[in-house]
Amino acid sequence: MRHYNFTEIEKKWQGIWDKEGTFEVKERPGVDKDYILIEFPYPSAQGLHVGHPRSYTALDIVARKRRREGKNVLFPIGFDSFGLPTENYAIKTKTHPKVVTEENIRHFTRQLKSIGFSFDWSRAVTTSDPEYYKWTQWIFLQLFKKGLAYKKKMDINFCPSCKVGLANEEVVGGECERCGAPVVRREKEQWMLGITKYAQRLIDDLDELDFIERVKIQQVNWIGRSQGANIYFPIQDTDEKLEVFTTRPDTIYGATYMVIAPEHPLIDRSRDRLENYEAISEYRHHAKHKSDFERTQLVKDKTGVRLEGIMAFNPISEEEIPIYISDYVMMEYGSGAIMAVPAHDQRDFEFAKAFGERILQTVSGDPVDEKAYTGDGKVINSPLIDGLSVDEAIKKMVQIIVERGLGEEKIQYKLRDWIFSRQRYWGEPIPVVHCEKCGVVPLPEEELPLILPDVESYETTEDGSSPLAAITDWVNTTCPSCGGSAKRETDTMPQWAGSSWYFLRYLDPHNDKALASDEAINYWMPVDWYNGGMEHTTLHLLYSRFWYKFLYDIGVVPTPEPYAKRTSHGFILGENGEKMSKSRGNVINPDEVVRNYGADTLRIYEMFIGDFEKTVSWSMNGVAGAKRFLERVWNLQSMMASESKNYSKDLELIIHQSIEKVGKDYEHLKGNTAIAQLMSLTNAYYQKGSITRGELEVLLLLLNPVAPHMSEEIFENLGNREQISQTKWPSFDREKTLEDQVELPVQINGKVRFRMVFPRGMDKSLVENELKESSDYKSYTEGKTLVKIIVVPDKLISVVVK
RNA sequence: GCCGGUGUGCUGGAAUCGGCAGACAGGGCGGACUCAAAAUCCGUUGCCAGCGAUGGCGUGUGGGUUCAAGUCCCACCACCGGUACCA
Repeated sequence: MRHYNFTEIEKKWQGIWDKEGTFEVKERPGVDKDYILIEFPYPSAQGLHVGHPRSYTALDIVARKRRREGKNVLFPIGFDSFGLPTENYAIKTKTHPKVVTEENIRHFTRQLKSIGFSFDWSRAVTTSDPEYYKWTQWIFLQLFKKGLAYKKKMDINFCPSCKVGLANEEVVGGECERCGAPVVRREKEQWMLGITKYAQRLIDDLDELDFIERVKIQQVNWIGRSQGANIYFPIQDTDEKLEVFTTRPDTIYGATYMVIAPEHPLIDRSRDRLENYEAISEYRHHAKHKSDFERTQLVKDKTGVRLEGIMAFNPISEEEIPIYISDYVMMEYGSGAIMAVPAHDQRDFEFAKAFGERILQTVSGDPVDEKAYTGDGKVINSPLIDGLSVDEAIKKMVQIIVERGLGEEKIQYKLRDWIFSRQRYWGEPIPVVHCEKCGVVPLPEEELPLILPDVESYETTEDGSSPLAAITDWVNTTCPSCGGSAKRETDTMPQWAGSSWYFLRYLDPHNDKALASDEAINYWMPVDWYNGGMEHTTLHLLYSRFWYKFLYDIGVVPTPEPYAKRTSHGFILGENGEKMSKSRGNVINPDEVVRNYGADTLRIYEMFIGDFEKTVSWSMNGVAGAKRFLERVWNLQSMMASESKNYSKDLELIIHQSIEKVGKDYEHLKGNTAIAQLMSLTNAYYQKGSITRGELEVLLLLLNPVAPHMSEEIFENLGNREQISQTKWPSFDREKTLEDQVELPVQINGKVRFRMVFPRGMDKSLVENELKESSDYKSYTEGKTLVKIIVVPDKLISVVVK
């Protein structure tokens, strides 16, 4: 027998799978489909991280197993290739992002293929390919037509030194990540997508889905639904009203002042009447230059300015109350104004203390001298609702407010609309033009894709616009509507755009008539199982559910939800327990592991490393252990002493148990315990010293999804014509997974004192009788009073004595 | 702060429903093979006491429920992730 030459074996089988198209699939009406999806990688210049193969292997195992169970399995791969890191890398190395991307994809493809995943490579998609982004642009146009894509003026992070708009993650401690200059907020017209219109459905439809609980919880909390009321507070001596949202209308008598966000439009509207406009503008100016970071550092120190010269009117207590601006009130949430109830809201309390405002308790409970009282109690100091509980008072007050025309019931979400434009080059151009006469005009669908033009430089222009703005002959165009002169939109889409629908393109990747054919969509959707990182829970996962629901509404897809099931994997850290990074010098390159130990070893180790959902540290010793296991399996070939297809009596139990456990564990992404079981089975074979062909083959059949190259090779060495990938997944006999005799521990007063052997399934009373006869029992209970005996069938016996 | 999660030998980690804690690995120690080493194979390995049989202790801490708790309940501590004054 030759030694285990993994390099040769792996190259051979990868060649066979490639040549034979082993894992390529078509729709097969009438055959059960299974769509298994992993998050496609971002092809970074660093290449594959050892974290990628962890989740890819786990789902590859499921795919390989389910194919052998007769399912028509789609397990695709692609590349999420637009995005900021590539653009920045391109700027640094002065290479076109397209070239960088192509190189990276080649690199990733080679790496992924070297690990032997059973992807259907014929369906690979690349989001930066015009054939692909044609349909990303098409979806945008549909959103635009339905009013879900709109323009809005808003503040962005801007680096005055680099003259570039920055993503939140590029702002570190209030400074620009690249040059260290302080970041400012700058107003910019941005494209927005109306995801908030879908907020309620995005919560409600989670009920039906098989998502791991913490994903559901995080999405629900992120969307952040709260129920309350909008109430209008008149401004004295004007027709103006200040709208506030509150979840606690019961406390309205305690609303002793109001606060509006620094950006609130009331300020400009009331300019003439404000006696301290200068102080107010200064505060506004200051707030504008504060980064998000600074705002969050000053949680305790409430700042603000009172609007001198105008007063609001509390429509229920009928008192005149002052108005302040303060940056603890956010323009993006609710109406950008609050009624402040210092007695029952901690932030309002802190502000009232700082500005000497009146604190009126309206719910009985702890006194409100030191802090706000937020608990339950009876309503006090509130003539219309005194004596009610908080819940009753909320209902009653809402009723009063509605009856008197002072406001309405309101449901408010934390979720904000999706800021969809980027002043960047490496993204999908937004397919609209700006016409002086017609306004914003969408491109006709026949003109898609709107190709991203080449530019000289990828740097943002002077005023912070996208590099596209500098290409005047591209920007200047004609209006599709009136034929007059018009300018193209120069913003591009965010990286999230392409990844919001890629799973649909896999179904029919070369279709130029539609994003995918109806036949393909109807056959394959929804995705049966989607695995990805927890970090994508509130952005990518939510965004793609939103797009899919939209496509459902316009009749493109047949189901309201894209993913039937969602699971999530943990990170892999370096050997020292820290995040892998070049600067820490703890990066493990999967290529080296494949070269030195083989792909099968890498796959085994990635699965054996620990609980799939948890964060784990890499260990080179662990890799060596995985290799040792595979060597032991390889060497079993010389231990095969019989051509019999049968299992010997003494191995029957562990073999049937292994078939049961390994299959179940693979399905639950518990590769670690599945492999532990296969190790135990291998150890049992070594104990025995010689095995039959049937025994060796069943191990290979079970091992195949994790170590496909080696298992196929040995299977072929045994003279089999067919490949394991064409065999049926083995079945087990339930009766044979159970032992005939069971050893029961006997606890006396909670401590295991001795053990007794009984036939499996023996009647409780017979067990009890036999127990009482035993000498061990007698010696432990002598001179004591028996209280009770508990027999848990085939598990244990518990005796209580006094 | 809030939300979510985690805490088990020297290390990574096992332990369907509340039923023998430590499976399976790594590392250590001992042995076989070898001139020797590596590799391989076999044995051993939670901690404390004891030559031993054995006994005691033991799943972050403190309490509780139970015949029985890593698992359930209450209070707390530490760490990790998400989020940022959400009215």
